[in-house]
Amino acid sequence: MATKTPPHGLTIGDLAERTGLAVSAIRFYETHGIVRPARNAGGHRRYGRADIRRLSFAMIAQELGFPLSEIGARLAGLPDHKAPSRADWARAGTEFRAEIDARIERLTALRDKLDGCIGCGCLSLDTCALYNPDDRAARHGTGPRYLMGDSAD
Amino acid sequence: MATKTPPHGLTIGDLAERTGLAVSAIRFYETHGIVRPARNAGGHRRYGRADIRRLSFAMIAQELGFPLSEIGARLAGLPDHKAPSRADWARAGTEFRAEIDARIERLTALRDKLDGCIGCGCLSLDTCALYNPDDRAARHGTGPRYLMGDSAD
DNA sequence: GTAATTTCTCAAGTTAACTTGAGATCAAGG
DNA sequence: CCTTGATCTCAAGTTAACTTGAGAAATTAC
Repeated sequence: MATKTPPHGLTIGDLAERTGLAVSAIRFYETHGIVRPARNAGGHRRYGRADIRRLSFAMIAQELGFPLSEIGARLAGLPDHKAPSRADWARAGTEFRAEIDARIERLTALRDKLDGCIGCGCLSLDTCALYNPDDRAARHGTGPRYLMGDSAD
Repeated sequence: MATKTPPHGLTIGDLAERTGLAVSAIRFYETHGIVRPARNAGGHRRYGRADIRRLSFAMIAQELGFPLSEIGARLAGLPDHKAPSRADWARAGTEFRAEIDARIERLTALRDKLDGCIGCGCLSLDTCALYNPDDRAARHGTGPRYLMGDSAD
């Protein structure tokens, strides 16, 4: 029973193998507070089982478009060293469900509009309702978007 | 009917106002071939009505996660100076519809899995089917992902 | 007990999508 | 004609999310 949960925890390599993430990525995630491993005598990171969950959670959240900073903030609410309770995870998951629902709705609406637009062949801001200003609030993409809806001057 | 389509075309400022994009962004999009304006005697860009559509198209495509390079490539198939035919736009739109459908499916599947996982409170790669390897192929996000599924060595 | 791995830290590079700034020129109004 | 205001070009900065590289110390393997 020594192999089930190594008494000294998992190495970063172990974690990388189990999650599919690159070692460098895991270290990077640490800078965002997504994991917060202990250190052994030699200064090497030691992870617990709960960290696998944290990383899985982060990966899913990422695919949903959440920035790492926000993911880290959410995970910050969970207990650090002790494994978070079932209820903790459930709550986080429920919030995600809401996000997913919202996205599905947005996409469905977009699809319906697009259907109409394919019929008329317009696809223009002037003549088409496809791209209304309200939808634009949904900040996606990478770079700076300072001027998009930030300054009204 | 002289005001309907200015004989000399729209300025970049006009276009910015009509699309909501920043002037700098429109210039940037040009480097990706999304618009390809003519120049007047003084070297200033002059756009046609079709360019508004091109930009609208690009904005929508962006929200769907397409990189500008691909958007530019797709738009490259459309006639440059002449307004593209209704059929041209319809074809492009149809491809988008497929993408949207695929996304909705992906999200729906994710939601269903998440529902199950909230119940069990696991959210772990080991014990949970939520995050299966096939789904990971869906490259999202910005930075380099060289090692994620690129090199099998 | 030495060689081969793995890990450590820290700095710097990379991609995407833009923005900001500088210095110069064009265009339009009075 | 002269003064704003819009544009032009080109270089450099920015954010997000990582990767790559260098040099050094810790672990593991034989």
